[in-house]
Amino acid sequence: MRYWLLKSEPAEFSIDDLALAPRHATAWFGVRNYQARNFMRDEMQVGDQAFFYHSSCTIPGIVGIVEISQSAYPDATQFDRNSKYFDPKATRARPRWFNVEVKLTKKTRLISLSELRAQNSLSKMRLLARGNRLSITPVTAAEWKFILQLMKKPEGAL
DNA sequence: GCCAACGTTGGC
DNA sequence: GCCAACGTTGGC
Repeated sequence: MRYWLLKSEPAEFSIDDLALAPRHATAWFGVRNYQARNFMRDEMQVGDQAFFYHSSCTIPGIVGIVEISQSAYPDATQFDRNSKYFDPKATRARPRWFNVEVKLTKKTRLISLSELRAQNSLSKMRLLARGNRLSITPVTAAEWKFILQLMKKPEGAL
């Protein structure tokens, strides 16, 4: 069982959108980065846990917990000419992009990026690494545990 | 809107 | 395979 962090722009798809989705589940489609794809295709397993992170918004940060509910299969939007995720180089025989499915476990209080950065225990977290832009990053068991504890504390002044 | 950092593309 | 040019991400 592994831990992850999944970024989404709330203007595109927010934690509330997930809460409103049928079965509180969705395909994590639209990932067009090879490293992130490889994490989904090669490493994610049903039952893995992930933080849901809001990016490119007023206060970026972790807003919930999800579980991987289905392992990777070809992302349908790569074949859809009307989708902004259409990839002319992808074919059904040789799909290029994959997605897992995630299911909402719970919404949490907002753990902002600045609050995460203020934690010495998280100084090595991949999300916080200089120049990191990956939309899917691994989270260590220690980091996961620490952030779960953080969530129990009241929302800080940061 | 700016811009640092990183990823991708394509000519050679 | 190199690398310049270009595109994207995402915090600020």
